[in-house]
Amino acid sequence: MTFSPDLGTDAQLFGHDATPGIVSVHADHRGRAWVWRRVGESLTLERDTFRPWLFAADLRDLEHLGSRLAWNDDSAEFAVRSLRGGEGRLRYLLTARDGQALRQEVLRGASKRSGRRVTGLRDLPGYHGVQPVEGYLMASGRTYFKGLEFDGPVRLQFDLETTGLDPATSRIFMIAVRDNRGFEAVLEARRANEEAALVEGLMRVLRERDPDIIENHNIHGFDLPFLQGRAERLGVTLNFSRPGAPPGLWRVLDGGRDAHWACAGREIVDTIDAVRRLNLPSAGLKAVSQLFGLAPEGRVYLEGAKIAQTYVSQPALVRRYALQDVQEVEALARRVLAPSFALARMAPRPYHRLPYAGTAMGMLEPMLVRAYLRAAHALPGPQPPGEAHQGGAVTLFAEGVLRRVVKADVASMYPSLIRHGRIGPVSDTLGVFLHLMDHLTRLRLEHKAAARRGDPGEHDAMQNAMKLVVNSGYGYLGAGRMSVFGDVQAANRVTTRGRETLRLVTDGLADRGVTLIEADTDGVYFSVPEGWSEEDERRVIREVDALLPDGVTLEFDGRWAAMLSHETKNYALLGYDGQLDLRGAAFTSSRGEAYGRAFLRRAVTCLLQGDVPGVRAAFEDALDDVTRGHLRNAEVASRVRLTRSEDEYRQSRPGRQEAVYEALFRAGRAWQAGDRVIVYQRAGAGLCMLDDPDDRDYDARHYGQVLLNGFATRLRKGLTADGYAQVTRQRQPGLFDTPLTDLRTVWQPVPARTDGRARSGSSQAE
DNA sequence: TCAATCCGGGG
DNA sequence: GTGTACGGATTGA
Repeated sequence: MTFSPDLGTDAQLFGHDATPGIVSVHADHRGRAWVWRRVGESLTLERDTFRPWLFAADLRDLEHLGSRLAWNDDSAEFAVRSLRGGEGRLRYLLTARDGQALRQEVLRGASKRSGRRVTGLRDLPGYHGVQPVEGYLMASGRTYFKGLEFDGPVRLQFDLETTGLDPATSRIFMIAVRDNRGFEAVLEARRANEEAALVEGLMRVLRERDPDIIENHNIHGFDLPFLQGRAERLGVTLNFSRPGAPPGLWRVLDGGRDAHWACAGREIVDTIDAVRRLNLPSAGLKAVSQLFGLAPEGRVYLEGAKIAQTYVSQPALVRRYALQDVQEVEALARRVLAPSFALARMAPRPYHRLPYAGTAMGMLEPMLVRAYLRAAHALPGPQPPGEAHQGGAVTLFAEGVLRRVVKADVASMYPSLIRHGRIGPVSDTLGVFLHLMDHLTRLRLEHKAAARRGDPGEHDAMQNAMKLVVNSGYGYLGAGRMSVFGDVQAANRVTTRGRETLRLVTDGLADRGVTLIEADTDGVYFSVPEGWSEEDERRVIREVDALLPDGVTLEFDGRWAAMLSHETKNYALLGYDGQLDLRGAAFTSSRGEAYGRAFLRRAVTCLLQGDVPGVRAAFEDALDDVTRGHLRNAEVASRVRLTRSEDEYRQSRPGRQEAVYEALFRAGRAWQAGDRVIVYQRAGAGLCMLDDPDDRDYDARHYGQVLLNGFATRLRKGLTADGYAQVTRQRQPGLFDTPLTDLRTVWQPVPARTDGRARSGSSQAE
């Protein structure tokens, strides 16, 4: 097959209908579709119809319909057509004037056949259907946003300021709103009896500004549930929908996941869904904005719990804060939602579902099903229970302190192995999966090149979006019975080749005289001999790359002065610039007390610099500080999240007492489930609430032990047993101790396991 | 070791 | 009243 080099015309990728400007679609089971399109500043609503459809393995559940089920008649009440394909597959396409009626007839038939009440298609193997909007988009071949750039649609951001987090006990006193056409406003309710008018005010702004897209950070998790909770109490009916379609704002339960909110004609998207994909240390708005440099000049920061009281004394400050929130959300959305926006041009799904949909089930599978529907081809049947899925290999070769550390990794390993090994689902007889993998990769490279040249258009978002989908290919194969085309055997062929590739890499590197440290799925850390230059490091990587199969590339990924290898996926790196990077729970656990984390950073830095007396000094200072009571309580305290409410704990208390809740009782503090409290061990009093962070009445013995057993042990692998004992001893040096200046850091090889099993992990290649 | 569960984040 | 599915860390058996 050959492809035209122009971007965006492949029907399997973009759908077979090029209608431009679609900004929102609403559809129902009766085959009615509302399609909002934007051309420049003018918006049109088109009413369309479609035949709701359902793939089926056989027709036995519809026998009771008799002649009401017509063959090949797309105007009949119920119709069926036979699909190309074969035995054991979903070889019939059922369609109906009313998709809901069709489902009910199937359920009626299935209930009669099985003798039990079947209430959902989910309990029934042998069918595949989707929700109305997806059904419309797949059947029509349309997608969102063709010919539109990110600011083509009207994007509006709003943010609530409330007196607390619970709508049962708190209220809304301010709403900041802005849009990308120059509108900005702060709505306020100075008194409680103005809150209903405030909510109405927000809906008036929505009507007047008429946005296509509504954005905020955690809008599904906070703003909309809170707004709904208040509206119910105030007797206000929420309507976010556009005129001409069903009114309202509704909660959508997606499987076991958190609820999301939707309306007709506007896309409600949450920046937090996109941010969570990025695996940043915090997904909070302020933290992420600072990280990305999006925070506006003169940003006001207010602690959540103090916003309402600040509003009383400094309303102007809170107004500024709230406006900066929506400005920040706008900038964040532009950055993190661009890939979803680009994907919406390809996948037959509404934009608002893409930021929280998984890339495999949420994007790849709909594209596959659309292609089969278009080709009138049968879908694969239910998967037989397959073999267990095997993950990538993780091997620790050496532990301790190693110098001159280099990381090499196989570029996009799993996608490369899939494409070059032609590994696709055996059930995908049309070859759509590999076509999508190939074509997405090719287009991605073109967009990447265009982005680098600075061509006009959102090429970077496009290449990012394509990367997401390509990288989900492996996960999709391994998704097993959940996915229509899942093929665990194929996924295992990918990981088997991955392990072989990693083995080629580690053997090739070891043959060239380096010391292997840790290999994980698609990358290797190793240490090079003294005297090697960076060019030598890159040369061995090139040499080993030449040993790999065509299309699989080993790349240089970084170099560091030293590494403390502690356990698989737990290590510390010291950069040539002196920067310390700690990885893995052993070093970064969030519960870790501040004094211990500070000690660990200082001690590990010294250790990696080969400065053992410095390690000792760090330990001595930390132990001294903690045992002599020099630290403030805040430095030894840790944050605990309360999972149970006061009532729940009172009930379970006779069975098992828990220190945190007992401390709350003693302190006479009320709490709710989900609250976070800061606690510490007080001398002679056990676990207590941290009342005064600056006080110094903590249990010094306890925290001395934590320093030794909880933190210092992370240094153990980098020292001899004798050296570790001396660095962490609690007495003065003895007569027979080796002088500290003579102590060296050490490393040792980790013996290969002889039980034939790799130290396995299941991390996925990028 | 593996599966079930929790959690994020919002004022 | 819908054929839908986050990802990582932690905990429990």
